[in-house]
Amino acid sequence: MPAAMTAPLRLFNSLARELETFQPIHPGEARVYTCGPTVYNYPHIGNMRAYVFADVLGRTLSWKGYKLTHVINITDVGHLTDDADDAGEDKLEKAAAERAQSIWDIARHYTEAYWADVNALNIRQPAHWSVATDYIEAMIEFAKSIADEHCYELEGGLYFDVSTVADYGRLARAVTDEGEGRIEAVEGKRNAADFAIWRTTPPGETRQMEWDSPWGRGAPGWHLECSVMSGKLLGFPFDIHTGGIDHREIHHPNEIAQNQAFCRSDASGANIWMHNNFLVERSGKMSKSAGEFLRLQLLIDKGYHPLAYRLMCLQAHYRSELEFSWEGLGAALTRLKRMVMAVENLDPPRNGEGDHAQHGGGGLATSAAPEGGPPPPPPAAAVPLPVPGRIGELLERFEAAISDDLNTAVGMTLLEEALAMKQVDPPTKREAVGRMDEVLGLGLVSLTRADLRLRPRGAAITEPEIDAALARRQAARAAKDFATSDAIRAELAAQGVEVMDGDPLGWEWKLG
RNA sequence: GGCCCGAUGGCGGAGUGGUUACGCAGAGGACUGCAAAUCCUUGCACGCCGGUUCGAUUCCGGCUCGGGCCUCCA
Repeated sequence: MPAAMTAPLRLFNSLARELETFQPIHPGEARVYTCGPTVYNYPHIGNMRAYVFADVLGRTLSWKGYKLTHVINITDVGHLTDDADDAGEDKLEKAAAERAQSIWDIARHYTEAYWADVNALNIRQPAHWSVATDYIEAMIEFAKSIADEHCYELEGGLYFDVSTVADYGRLARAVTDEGEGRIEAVEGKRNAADFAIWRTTPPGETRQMEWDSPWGRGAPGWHLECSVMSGKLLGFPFDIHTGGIDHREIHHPNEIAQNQAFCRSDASGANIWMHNNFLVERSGKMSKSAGEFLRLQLLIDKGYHPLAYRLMCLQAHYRSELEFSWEGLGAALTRLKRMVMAVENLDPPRNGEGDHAQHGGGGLATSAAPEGGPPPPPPAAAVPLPVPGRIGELLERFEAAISDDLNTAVGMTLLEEALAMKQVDPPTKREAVGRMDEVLGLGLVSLTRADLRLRPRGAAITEPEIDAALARRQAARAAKDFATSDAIRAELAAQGVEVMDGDPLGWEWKLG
């Protein structure tokens, strides 16, 4: 009767702004909805933090034995009209997707870019990627069902009257009316916070994406899709709704209002609303237009393994702002390398090594599931690990940390502590580390040190050249010709290659 | 203008009413021809002013500074 997995899962609910114990609505199950990306641009690494967070939440629920049903939406309904001249960025991004010919192609292009990042970051596949345009009919039905009691029509479309639901804006703790916002109000709105359920296409215009509806030809409002898809796929009420902290202020309050109207209930539609904080840089929030666009691919191009970014996220609490810097990313990569090496050393000599090390390109080795594939395997019921004394205790502390609102920062230190333990045999350590990594998702048991050596895009020297230089250097060293060997080392250093004699890898790229 | 959040060592970042994680960097040591890599050891902090308390980095108030949202945005 091993008493494992006993720590109750405590999560921070934005609704009450306090920690609460997770109580599944359906015994043994966990149903989670995550607000996904709008696919009209590449995601930047700040966007991806939200999915790393949602992934850790999902992994934790699975780890604790809940049957997880996770839905992440893909917002492909855009506001990209033919005459989009307000942003300017849109045109750039359209150009970036050079092959794209229609708005649908653009959406596909960026959806695939997003999925590539998801895979590179070891984010597990959700049960469903719900694509907004697949649910237009359902959105219209939803809107119809609430139109009479909660909506009114204006020239621009169908609007939701927030005064028709109880306690609007409680999630945001916002004042519902006025507030002398900086944006000019839509003519005729009953309350400043009223929002569009359906936006009709202005007369004379045509959009690439538009549908017929009882309120005219047009497109669904930006908040409608999440209510519709979450309710449809998970059923109201479901357990947890996640998203970036910015959603706490408007998108989610609006979603809640819709849910209230649809369910004819004051309840929000989800028991727990969770929000991850932003990744920031000195200049403030991540910006897609200013300077370097921090895409995951940029990190890879510079030679930083994407999982170093995942680790960087895990070092901080999801509710804290996290500062991005290249130095910080380098620190995370160093930490990851050391962890991976320590885990590798737990194994007996690897068999058939040699096909692990691959670099460059988008084909990063990861242990993520194939994209777009079938739902993830349902988590096995939590199996207590039969680990002896000290390390078993460590595992309990790990569970306690993760159960305390997903404290991955502490979780990682415990994993490292396990690795450093003396007098624990390697297989036991390996098992414990693997168990912890099921939650952290760093892929520690399958990653190799060589996987982490990514060729920076700017590097000129080829690997055969490096090998040749290294061979010459070895010969010189054997002949005690240290002047020559040091000269070769200096040449390599000048080309961004660092020689490491005492390391099985032999050399490493120097990242800047 | 309205609402909200934060301020921890060189950097990042946990956490706590009383002995202040951890990572990276730094320092010392082991190893090395020398370096690097790796391993071991280690120095360094709780924005300011009050209050509560036997005791506050931790609780309360004020201040200063920084940030977020109010418009699509993780």
